[in-house]
Amino acid sequence: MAANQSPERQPNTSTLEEIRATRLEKIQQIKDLGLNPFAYKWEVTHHAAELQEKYIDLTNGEEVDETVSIAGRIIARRVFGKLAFFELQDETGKIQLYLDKKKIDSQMSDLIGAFNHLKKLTDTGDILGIKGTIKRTEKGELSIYVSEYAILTKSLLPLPDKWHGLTDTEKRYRQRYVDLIVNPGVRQTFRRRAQITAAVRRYLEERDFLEIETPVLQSEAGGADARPFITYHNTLEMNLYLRIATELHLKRLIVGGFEKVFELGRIFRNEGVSTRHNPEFTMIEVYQAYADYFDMMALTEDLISYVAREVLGTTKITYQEKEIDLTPPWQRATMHELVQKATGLDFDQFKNFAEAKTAAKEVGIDIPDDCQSIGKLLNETFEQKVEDSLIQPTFVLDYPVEISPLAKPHRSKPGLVERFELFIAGRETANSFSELTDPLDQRQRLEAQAAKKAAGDLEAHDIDEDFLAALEYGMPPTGGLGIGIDRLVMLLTDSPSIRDAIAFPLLKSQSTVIKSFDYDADRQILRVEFGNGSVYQYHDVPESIYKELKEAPSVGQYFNANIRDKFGFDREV
RNA sequence: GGGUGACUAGCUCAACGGUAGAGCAUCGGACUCUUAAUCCGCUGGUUCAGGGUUCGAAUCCCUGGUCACCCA
Repeated sequence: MAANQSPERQPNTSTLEEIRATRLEKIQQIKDLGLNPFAYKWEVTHHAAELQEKYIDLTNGEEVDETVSIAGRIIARRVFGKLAFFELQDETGKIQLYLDKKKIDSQMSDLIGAFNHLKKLTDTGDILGIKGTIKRTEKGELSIYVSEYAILTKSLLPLPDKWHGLTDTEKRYRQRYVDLIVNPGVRQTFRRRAQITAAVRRYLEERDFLEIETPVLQSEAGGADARPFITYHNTLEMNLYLRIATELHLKRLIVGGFEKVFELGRIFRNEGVSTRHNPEFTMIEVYQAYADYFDMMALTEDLISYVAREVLGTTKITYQEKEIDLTPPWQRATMHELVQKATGLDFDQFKNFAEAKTAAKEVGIDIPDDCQSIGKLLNETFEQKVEDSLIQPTFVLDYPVEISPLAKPHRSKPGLVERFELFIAGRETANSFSELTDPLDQRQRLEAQAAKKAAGDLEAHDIDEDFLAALEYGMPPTGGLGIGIDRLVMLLTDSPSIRDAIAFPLLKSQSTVIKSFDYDADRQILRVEFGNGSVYQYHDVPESIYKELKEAPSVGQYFNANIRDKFGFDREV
């Protein structure tokens, strides 16, 4: 006869589903005790870091009769029979809880078995409110000698391994909240990012710059060479672009009579993604009337070194194992000089493009098809041979006019404009010009851009007539400056990828499973329902495609290869 | 856009083409000074997806997905 399976046999509790079910059961038990597993409030009097600092001199075994109240997440549990140690993490840091059965049961006499409930009903990840006194344990760990606790929020999902943590980069970016819980350095990065933007604003406000917000939605993108995102306004029935720069609007404000303006905000460029590029990123643009690009150089080095001192307390930093000294003054060199030094080519000597091209090829420059002028070739040579080597902060001066449609012609060097870019750690970090104020010259240059757009250049844009009208009313001589805030944050937080400096970087959505599909043969509409609940209608789909989809061994794969991106569609749900 | 690599339990990682494993976490038990607690015990898998080769595939091949790095 069949004896029962071994009586010790225990149910499966290891899968994510079972862990969650166990915790849901604990939630019910907490409710059955008359407590709320998702509480409303906890009066916090202290934070972990503050207590660690205040009691740094407390000797082992010593207690202090100061009552404190704190709250935070349980990140480690070490439970004994009638004693337990928890580690609690709040925004500032960690502190140990010393949980003594006798003390808790006597102080919380309203809740019978308070200590045992704490032992049985809490998990790492739960958020706890704690009242107690201060005690440094005999082994030397500063602790809160707990007299009262409350489960403020019961966590349903397990935290990553307490020792190895979360290292999977994809998961770190996709579930940044988990990354923040278990990797304290990540919290530090974003705290520092906030300090950096605050310091930038403080610096400019102290010098009477006004931050004025300009539109994100624009009927024509402009102010930079970049592909824009396109969106649609339903009731106005018009396409709109997300801004690719704030330049043209901030200059309108200078025309209007403001002398010092800036905007620190989000810019959107419909371009690829890399360790240095995120499609939405943060840039500050600063405009100062009656100033030129030399004034902007002084402003740039003063601003960035100020921010470094405010945030890091020093201008000598380490980025990815490279020592970088941000102490002004910074090196200044023209693009010509740097290219000549690196390659031996003197671009002033070339009589025509063909000659320059031959010389550039000889030093190993790859020349792309759209590089058809001496100026562009100079820039190409600079990017290929010089850029990466500019580790210490370097102002690169005097760019070719072809690649700088909004900058004023150089006051003494024909063919060049008064423009600089700042390079730090081999990366373009700022860009600035003496702004072009001549409306006639500006019109010519924008017309050339519009012609490129008409010829199919997706990064070029139509003429912003209203901007030209503003210039015709007269803009004072103006220095303009743009600084990539994400790259500055990378530099000052020693982040190797822009994704480490952006809390929620853009990632591809993980492919969704196709739940079902059907086909309307008369209208040639293929209707697809996805696992996430959305429904799309694909137009003009031949019946043969539908039949092949039906018979394909893998529906998802056939869909990706032959339907997605191949047919127009509307979103139904 | 091109190349290289990764993808296995909640987390971190193993597994010659031959029975999918370990540590941590979970679950049960013991324990009043731990801090990667310890000890005893029970569990836990659509090996990214689909197809192919094979007696047999986590492993080999093809297609696709996502991520990382490099290049353009």
